[in-house]
Amino acid sequence: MQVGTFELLNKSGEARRGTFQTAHGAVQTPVFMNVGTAGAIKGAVDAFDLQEVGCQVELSNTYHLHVRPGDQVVRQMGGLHKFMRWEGPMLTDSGGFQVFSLSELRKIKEEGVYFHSHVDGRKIFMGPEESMRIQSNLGSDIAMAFDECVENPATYDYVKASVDRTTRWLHRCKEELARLNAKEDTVNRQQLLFGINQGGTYDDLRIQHMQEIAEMDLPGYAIGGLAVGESHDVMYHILDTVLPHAPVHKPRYLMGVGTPSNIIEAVARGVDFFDCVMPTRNARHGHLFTWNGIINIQNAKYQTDDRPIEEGCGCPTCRSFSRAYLRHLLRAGEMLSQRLLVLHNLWFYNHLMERIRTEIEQDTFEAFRAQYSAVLAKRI
RNA sequence: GGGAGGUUUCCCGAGUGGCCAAAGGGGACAGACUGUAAAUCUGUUGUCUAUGACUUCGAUGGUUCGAAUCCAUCACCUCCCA
Repeated sequence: MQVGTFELLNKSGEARRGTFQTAHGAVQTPVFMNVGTAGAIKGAVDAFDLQEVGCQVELSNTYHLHVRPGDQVVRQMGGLHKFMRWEGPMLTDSGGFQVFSLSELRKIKEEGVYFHSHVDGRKIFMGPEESMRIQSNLGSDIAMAFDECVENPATYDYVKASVDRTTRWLHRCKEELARLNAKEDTVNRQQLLFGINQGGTYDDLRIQHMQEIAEMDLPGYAIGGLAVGESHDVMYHILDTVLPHAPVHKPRYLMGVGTPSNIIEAVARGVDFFDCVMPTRNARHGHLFTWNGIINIQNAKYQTDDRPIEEGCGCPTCRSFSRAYLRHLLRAGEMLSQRLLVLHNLWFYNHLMERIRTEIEQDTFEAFRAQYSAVLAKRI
């Protein structure tokens, strides 16, 4: 199947089961992409571990890898796949989120964004062309458009001006990537570009923007600027509003989301791709996902609990280690705790997605959603 | 035997007359975290019949309107000289 093709296999309500083809293999959707921002999953987890916990797509970041070690270095080392030894599909985020998260350290202009490096303070310019060149040097399978992720709430006028600029930037991204993919010495000449829908919490801006970018016939479309300050209800409302205007035969990626419950709710609305730092970051902080809800392994009640994090879980951690031991490791500040806890959470997320795919195939997704959406968000 | 310094709330440690239930760490107990500036950040941490009261700064006694802080005696610890 041709790279960039999205095949819709089944539907269960609005939930979609599909396959997306990349230069490094097919992705079964809905999918959760495992976040390894700087070319490594935080918590001492490597690419081989990712395979073991069921990861399909690895996600890294343009800004971080540009700052360190430098995208030219990665290119010289044969691209990010080879560099980090991940052979599967890979997506790179464009640096657009850093326009939001490093708001203290940047200035936005029409040509692009001026950052002060969070590492050494030096000035960095990144515009659509720079972002595409960096992502091309990294050689990921999916490059994200360079956008401005606007925080919520923001004024209508600000969001409108920002979205218009993001659209102009998207045209520049598309042109630049086409130029780069045409070059013979490009690391991954089949790199695909996903556009990103913005518009804050304003229905008309969201719809108008989605319609504009849908016309560009890109291989995939992301919804950005959500889970950045608004309530879940508002986020779901935006999905309900925007997704009917997204192309049916292209994958939809909800950027940076979210909790297991958020994912189930978004799948129910027709989202295919997800990513989030939550399973990794929260694992490092002792916050673990199970099919019965969320546990905090630091709690005193686990001091002598000989059970695994979750009975019956097949992850490398649950196969061998008790809650009591994991609690001890975390509280003692042992690095091993991070690794073991992250492996569990990533396994959970990846297997949650596998379960979702099965439920859609069997057209039982609604019952699954009814049973688990709330349970998974519960703290136990 | 002589001299000097010390003993503070779970631990370390600040505090030398009222603004002290007592800084700051640590530990403990909880919480937050959504395209990762996050092995980070936040709250609580003497007791209670709880916008107040009571007990607590080695022990006992004293000075003072008022003492963790000043005085006396005792106990224990550390260092120096014999």
